[in-house]
Amino acid sequence: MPKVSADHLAARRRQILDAAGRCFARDGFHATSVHDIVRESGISAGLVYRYFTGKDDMIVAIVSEWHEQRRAVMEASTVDFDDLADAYLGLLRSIGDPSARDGLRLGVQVWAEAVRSPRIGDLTRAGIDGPRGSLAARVRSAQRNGEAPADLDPDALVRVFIAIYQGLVLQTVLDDGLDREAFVRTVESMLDAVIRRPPPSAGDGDR
Amino acid sequence: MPKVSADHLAARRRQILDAAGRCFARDGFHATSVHDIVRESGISAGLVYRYFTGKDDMIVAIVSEWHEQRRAVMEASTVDFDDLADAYLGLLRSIGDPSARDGLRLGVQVWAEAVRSPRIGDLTRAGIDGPRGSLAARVRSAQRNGEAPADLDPDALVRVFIAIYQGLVLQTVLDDGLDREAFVRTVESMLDAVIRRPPPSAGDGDR
Amino acid sequence: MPKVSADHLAARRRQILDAAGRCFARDGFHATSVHDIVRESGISAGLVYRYFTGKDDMIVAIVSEWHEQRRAVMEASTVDFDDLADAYLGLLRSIGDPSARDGLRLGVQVWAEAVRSPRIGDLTRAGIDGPRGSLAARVRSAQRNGEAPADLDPDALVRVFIAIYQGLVLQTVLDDGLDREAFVRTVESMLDAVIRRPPPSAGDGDR
Amino acid sequence: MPKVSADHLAARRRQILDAAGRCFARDGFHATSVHDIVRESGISAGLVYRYFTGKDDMIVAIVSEWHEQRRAVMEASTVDFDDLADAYLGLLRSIGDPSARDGLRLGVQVWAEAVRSPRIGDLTRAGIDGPRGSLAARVRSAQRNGEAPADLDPDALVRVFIAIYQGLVLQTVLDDGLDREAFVRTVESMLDAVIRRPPPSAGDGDR
DNA sequence: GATGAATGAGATTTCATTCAT
DNA sequence: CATGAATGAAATCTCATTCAT
Repeated sequence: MPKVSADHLAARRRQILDAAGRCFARDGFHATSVHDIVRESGISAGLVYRYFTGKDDMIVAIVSEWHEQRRAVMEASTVDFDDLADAYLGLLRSIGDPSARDGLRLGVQVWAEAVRSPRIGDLTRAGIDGPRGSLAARVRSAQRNGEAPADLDPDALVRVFIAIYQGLVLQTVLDDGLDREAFVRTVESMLDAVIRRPPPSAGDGDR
Repeated sequence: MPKVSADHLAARRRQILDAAGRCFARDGFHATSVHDIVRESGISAGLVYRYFTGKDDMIVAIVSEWHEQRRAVMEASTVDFDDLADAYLGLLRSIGDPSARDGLRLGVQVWAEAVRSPRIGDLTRAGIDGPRGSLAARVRSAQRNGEAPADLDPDALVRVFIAIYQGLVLQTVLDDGLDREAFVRTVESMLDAVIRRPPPSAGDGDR
Repeated sequence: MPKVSADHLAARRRQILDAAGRCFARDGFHATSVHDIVRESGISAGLVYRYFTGKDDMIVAIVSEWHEQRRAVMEASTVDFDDLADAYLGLLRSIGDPSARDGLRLGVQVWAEAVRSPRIGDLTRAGIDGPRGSLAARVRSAQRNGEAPADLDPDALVRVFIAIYQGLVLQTVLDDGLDREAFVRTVESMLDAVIRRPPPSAGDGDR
Repeated sequence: MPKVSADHLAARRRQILDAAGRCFARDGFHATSVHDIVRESGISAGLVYRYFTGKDDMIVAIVSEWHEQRRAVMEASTVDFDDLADAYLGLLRSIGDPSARDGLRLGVQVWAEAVRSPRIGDLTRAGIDGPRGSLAARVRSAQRNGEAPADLDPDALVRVFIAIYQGLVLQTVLDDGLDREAFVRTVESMLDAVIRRPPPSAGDGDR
């Protein structure tokens, strides 16, 4: 009785999503045909529609999963490193990982789709707001502990560093000539200057 | 001899490109049909093909023009303001201009297309490299003049500020809740800390 | 030796045919998918094909059964009532029975399919010819007994009353506003006038 | 400037509708594919969708037109003949016209679709109610003039004769062996008996 | 020059049916 | 026996592009 195992079903779904992810990363959502995904996955056209109600459903699944992965990476980073700045720099460095390539390309497509589709826009806002909120909370906590200057606007600060992350993703994907390490070192010096900066006054140190 | 004045031809072309720009900004390149552009422009389908060889040609024209406009804005900024940092901050602030909305949305679509199409990728790299190079040159010149710390990597620094620009465009377009002024102020404080920062100690005393 | 009782097999077949009948009555033969029947019956797709060679086979079975049921009702009517006209009027009245609804709707679909499919056409002609023939025989017998005017064409007469039956089925199914009782009374008065009509003039009979 | 003439557009639409009518008459609405209509009409697939929003739209157009044609025939009949009964008998006889074949077959498909589709059901009820109402009005007027017995229910009477019409259409289309002339003569004798029946008075004997 | 009717390849999705489990 | 996952052909509809007028 081939009510096949849940594992099998999950594996099939994965097979389709992986193929879709590759196709979408390569060509974007609207220049990829369902047939492209069928070909890439090695699965028949009909079967795809037992796992997804349609192409839009696949896009939603891919986008959700993409944000979930980013969130997981973020979380892992901030657990591994106890210093938030180090965690962030690690995150930037991980962008260079060749295995991340497809994920980056997909991310750019996700942003483009988020701009035009309310549905994907909502998913994307939700996917960014979560990490953004928890980062801001950590900045606020660092401010309370005196580890960060009290005059910084935590929300804006986090947004700026997210922007740097987004821009780096974009430049990585667009431009092979990018010297990522120099980029990260520059960001590091900015972090040092802004967050770990010495108390503003002169001669404070000797007291 | 042309049967119609060059002005007329240019105006027609403009009419089509404006319509295409609006459509592409709204829906991206591949979810916009030529018929959408025909409808938006009020020009007949056949005529569109006398001004462009096809949809790809329109995309190329729109992308080229988009980069040209960015370059022009950049140039204008750095002429208006004699201080580079002020010019940059002005550029960031101009992102909030409601009249820029379509341009921002289009930019996100351009990036997404640049990732998948070699042709658009080349255009985009060229479009970014120009401004990037001239900015880096100006940073180097500032370093020579002692207006900026000599230990900064000019190329990386420019890339970081371009990344911030790109990220702000993205966040502006995705998220209505963004407090752009706080964002820019935070960037300003970073610029102050990194570029306009006081020479590292010694010599402070003279104030 | 069968692994499963004949009863079981028959019950399964019934289960499928009942579901198919409901689906076909609701949506016609070609707007009903096999999957619809699978869903409605609660039986798996694979199993359906062990009872029927395909969708066409189900259609044939449903149509045969439908004609068989009509024939049975006809037969029952003419047994219950010893007067043929009363039997017919009872038949017309039974059309209003709410439990007959699906059967009527199915009938209309059968007629439509009979028109386009030679196979179903043959089945339908056979299904109608039987009752038609036996009704005509009874009319002829009534004529011989002097219970019906001799100048009537028995075949045509029967066809007319079948037509009235068919038209009433159609109108019942199409039009909720139909006053069926008035319809049947009118038919009754026609029957009286045509079949039970008084000998054309007094004293004619004895010549 | 090929904003082609209105005549041309109308002719194209006709070309498609004629092809669709033939296909639908032959195979019903749901066993006819759009491609069948494309092939039958000799028009390209894309063009069909400039004249109709989709297959459903073609079905609606065909059904509307079918009812309109019936109505026109009805009207013509009752103008040509000043006696309503003669007009009706002429209508029945016209069913045998070989050129009417497709129309009859289409009618059966229309009835089947009217049963399952609310949209077509509404169209069909509207298409029948018009002629039905005007026939009933004429019967009532005949009753006032003493040309028809006052004890008949005009609405029910009309419904019965519509049923006869419908049944004859069905039998004509299903059964080549039908002796239509005998059928019509029988209906005629019924009309005579019911409508033109002699006043039930005494004094018949003198004939 | 300008139009928009016309094309047919290709997109998405559904269907009847089979077969491994 | 029974299941429902799997198939791939076919259905409906859209698209970029051409060309007669």
